[in-house]
Amino acid sequence: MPELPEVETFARYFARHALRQRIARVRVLDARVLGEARKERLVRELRGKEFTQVRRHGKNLYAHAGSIWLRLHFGMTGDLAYYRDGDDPRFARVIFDFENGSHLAFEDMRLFGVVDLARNPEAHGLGPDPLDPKFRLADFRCLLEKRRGAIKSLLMSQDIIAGIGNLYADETLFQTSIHPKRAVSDLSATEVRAIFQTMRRILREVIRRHERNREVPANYLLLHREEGAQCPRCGGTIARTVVFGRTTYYCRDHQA
DNA sequence: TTCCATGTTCCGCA
DNA sequence: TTGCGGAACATGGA
Repeated sequence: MPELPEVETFARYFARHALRQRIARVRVLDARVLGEARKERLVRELRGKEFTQVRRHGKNLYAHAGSIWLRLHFGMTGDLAYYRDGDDPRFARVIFDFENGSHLAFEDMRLFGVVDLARNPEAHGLGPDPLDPKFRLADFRCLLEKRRGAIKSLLMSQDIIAGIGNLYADETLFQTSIHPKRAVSDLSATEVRAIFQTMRRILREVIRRHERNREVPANYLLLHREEGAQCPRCGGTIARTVVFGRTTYYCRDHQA
């Protein structure tokens, strides 16, 4: 689930449910998800405080409480659950109990996620967020300029651009008819613009769909990630390969 | 039983 | 210096 659009959806969910309630207790059920901040510090910094503000940068969610920011990274299988009654979720790793009796659980089956504290929400070491209004085509061109290697690798490099993962990198290249292994240096100015615009359109569209609880459009590659499947755009054949260490799907017939 | 999985990091090699 | 392949991490589902 968690690439940029999913984390944005988590951020809105967090903001909708968990702001301005006093944190009565912080329960760390599995300390393996903790980052730098140990359990004692996490509890000390957050107990008795309220979350007042939520932000997102790339795949990181930040929630302000007291004088610190809680940072959540959802790894491969992270999720949030806000609930009032009933049992804690099966894969809950950290749970915030609020004074009004409700709970917010950070769930993560595979434990690749991170719960940590940060002085500020300026994610260090990360590139710009593609949906940041200050991030323009000229900035994107600048990022590509001194780079070599495959375009898909670049899109997935969080230190270059933060938020695109395996699925949305594939989707962006699928919709711009560009082969994932094409060298960055080989792309035309028109193709670079197409990638920039298409990537942002896809991210916004998926966020919008998540909000309305709807599936992504049927002609997205996302729903056809299977070797030998029929391409929903040109009727060609979906192929599978590996780029940047990740399983990559693309249309053998219309991506060049 | 075997393979695969939306992420990140670290190591070795070119 | 840059980039890439591979492995590791942990666990469940097909």
